[in-house]
Amino acid sequence: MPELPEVETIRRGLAPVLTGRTLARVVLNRGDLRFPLPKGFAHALSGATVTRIDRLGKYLLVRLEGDRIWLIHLGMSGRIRIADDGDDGIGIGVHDHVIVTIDDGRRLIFCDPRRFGFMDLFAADDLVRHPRLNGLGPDPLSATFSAAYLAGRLEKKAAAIKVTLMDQAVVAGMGNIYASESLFRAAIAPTRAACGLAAKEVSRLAKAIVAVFTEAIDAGGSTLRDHRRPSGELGEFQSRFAVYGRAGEPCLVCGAGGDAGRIQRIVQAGRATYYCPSCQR
DNA sequence: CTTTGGGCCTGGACGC
DNA sequence: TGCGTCCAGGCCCAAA
Repeated sequence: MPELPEVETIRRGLAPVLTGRTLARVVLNRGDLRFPLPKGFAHALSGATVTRIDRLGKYLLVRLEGDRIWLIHLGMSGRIRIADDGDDGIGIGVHDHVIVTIDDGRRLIFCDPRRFGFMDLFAADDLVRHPRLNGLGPDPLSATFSAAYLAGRLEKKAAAIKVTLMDQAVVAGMGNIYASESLFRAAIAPTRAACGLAAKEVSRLAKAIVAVFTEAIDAGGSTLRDHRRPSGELGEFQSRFAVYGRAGEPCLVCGAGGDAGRIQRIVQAGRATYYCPSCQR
């Protein structure tokens, strides 16, 4: 479900709730999400104190005292909510797979109907070797991401730029929505070969990615289906999509009238892509 | 090596 | 209302 901006929104919501607190009790309502939880997961997590929460692409890294990391990926439908002490009005649903009671009485509830999400718990030293993380490209909101970096990665890729952008080894955190939005912002057609972009276009694209992600985070992420912040608040960015989900509608930039300025939906690598054939070349 | 397509799951929207 | 079909924000893995 969530792409980088939604995961970052969740990180920001979670950090003040968890930092410095101890995870008093961990209850698993099933032993597997997408993958089996590591052996002894609940026991090892209980009693741990949270020192910091980081994010890498779409991954949450909950850092624990004793140099361990609780890794969380939300998959497509994962949600985290915080229930206040004594607040059982929300109840525990059938898809609330992991429930962590915090030492202040609140509870962190991980809900994931489709179970594409997963968790892990490992020593911080193993971070760089972790099979899910060691192939990740730079996070676009970190200093390691730049136009020069992107140019270096794209020049070897014959695949379409939109498909390439979604490769987590190229841009960690990019997903289907923001790939379309970034390309629109950069005025580049999603079907272009990645290696065929001019330096100027790559530079525009790198800027567009950072800008779109930054604006989406400022808006609290996008609320499609059921993404929401841990507090329950909804994100707003979906109302600012320029192309995603707008097939047939007039382009916000050029679509004052006529067919040229209508948003098109195509399928690339099995995923929907939205773009303006007139603005994006 | 790279690239593509199917699979994993469930729920919601839509058409009849 | 009920049923079937299609679609969905991600990722892995097998096959070509």
